[in-house]
Amino acid sequence: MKHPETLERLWKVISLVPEGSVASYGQIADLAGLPGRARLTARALAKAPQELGLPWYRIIRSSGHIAFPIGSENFAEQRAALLNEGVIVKQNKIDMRQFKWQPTIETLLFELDY
DNA sequence: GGTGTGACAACAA
DNA sequence: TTTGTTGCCACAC
Repeated sequence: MKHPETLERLWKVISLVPEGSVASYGQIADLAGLPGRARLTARALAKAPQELGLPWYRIIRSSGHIAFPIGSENFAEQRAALLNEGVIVKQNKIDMRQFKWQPTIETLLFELDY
């Protein structure tokens, strides 16, 4: 990471994803001002301190699929967490048209200080 | 410094 | 729709 600030920026954006919706790795990167850096979002999640209490399970692939391998412990946990707040997971996939986070202009302006 | 590996994504076929 | 390719770059060897 060039600036350690980058990680915190990603964490900040992730923290804004509201209950009942999801966001893709690339979307988080974009909102953090890091287009094309989806993989960095993945790293940021893996390194995020537990204490931050980030909604890590609301971050999925742009395809609507959960990134963890089907059958893994993490996959099961993420799927359960999503179902628990009303996000429908059908055939191991989520309908992005229905559940993708659409931040309001207010959120963009006041929560993400550009 | 070279190489392979990711909680990824856009695009072509 | 699925699969392959390419772009991305931090990190571990």
